[in-house]
Amino acid sequence: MPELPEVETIARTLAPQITGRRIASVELVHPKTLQAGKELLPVLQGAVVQRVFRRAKLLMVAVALAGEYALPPADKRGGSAAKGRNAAAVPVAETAGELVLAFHLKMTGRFFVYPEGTAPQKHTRLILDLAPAESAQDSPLEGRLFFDDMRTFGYCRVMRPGELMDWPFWAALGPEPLLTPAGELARRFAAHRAGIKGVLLDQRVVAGVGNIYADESLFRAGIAPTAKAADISLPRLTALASALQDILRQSIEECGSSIRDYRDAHGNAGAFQNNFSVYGKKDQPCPTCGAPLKGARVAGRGTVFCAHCQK
DNA sequence: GTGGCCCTGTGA
DNA sequence: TCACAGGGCCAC
Repeated sequence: MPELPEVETIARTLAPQITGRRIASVELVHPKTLQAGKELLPVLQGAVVQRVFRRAKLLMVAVALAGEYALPPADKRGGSAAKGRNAAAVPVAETAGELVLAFHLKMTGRFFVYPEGTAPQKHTRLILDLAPAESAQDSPLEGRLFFDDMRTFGYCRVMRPGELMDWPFWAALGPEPLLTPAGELARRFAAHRAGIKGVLLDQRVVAGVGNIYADESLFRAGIAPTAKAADISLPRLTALASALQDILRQSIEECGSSIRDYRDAHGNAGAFQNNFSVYGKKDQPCPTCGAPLKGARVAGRGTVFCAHCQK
């Protein structure tokens, strides 16, 4: 559920709470949550959070390792084959003393900083204990960053920068929609024969779009979700890309959309759900023509659209 | 291309 | 009790 605007909001609200702080210890409550990098957990202790940022729907935390720790040797294929692929969008330095944590929140992932000593809750999957960066190793803890995830679809990967570049999902990610001209996005859409909704959801075509913003941008552009991307004119695809950008920007301004579970790292809900035209509004009147909105399954996702306004 | 899978909580 | 929510991956 957290898509680009929601993860962006989480990154912005989490960054001031953890940047510059030291990771005193790591508690992996739910082993399956750690998808990669188990062997790196010991060296994570003592690392200092350098940056918190978003790429696609991933929440990224870059940390600098404490001086007295040496990185375990990387396996031999941990090279840099895919290096440079996303270099422009990836502010991750290739330094030996840095690690990156990549979190995918999927539908129900959340972050929250709790007071020192707070016990894991029912859905807590991973805990980072935080302390001031300057303090000695045994200084009192300041707080605990919880990664909670009811459905356990979310995950965390701990990686060296080179390993990040070699992670196939990362290496294949398409451009950030808000950093890419609409015309270029349109040309990328046009290169696919599949239905346009599936193309929008394909993270290799454009990164960060999920079900909500796919449906909303298709409605605003007047394009049917099942229309074959390659059959849609370039001006209409450009209008779709612009609509997507406008909606993403507006949603970020309103701190994302809160359906059920989503909260930012302060526990606050977003407000963009109040601006939905179609998502979650099956059978309700189309805001443009008043006809009942249709529900269908498109690209394996629940889809709502107006059969009259979207062609 | 589609459908199953992973998972749990909610609503009908 | 069961359909449904769904991102990414995998088999078909």
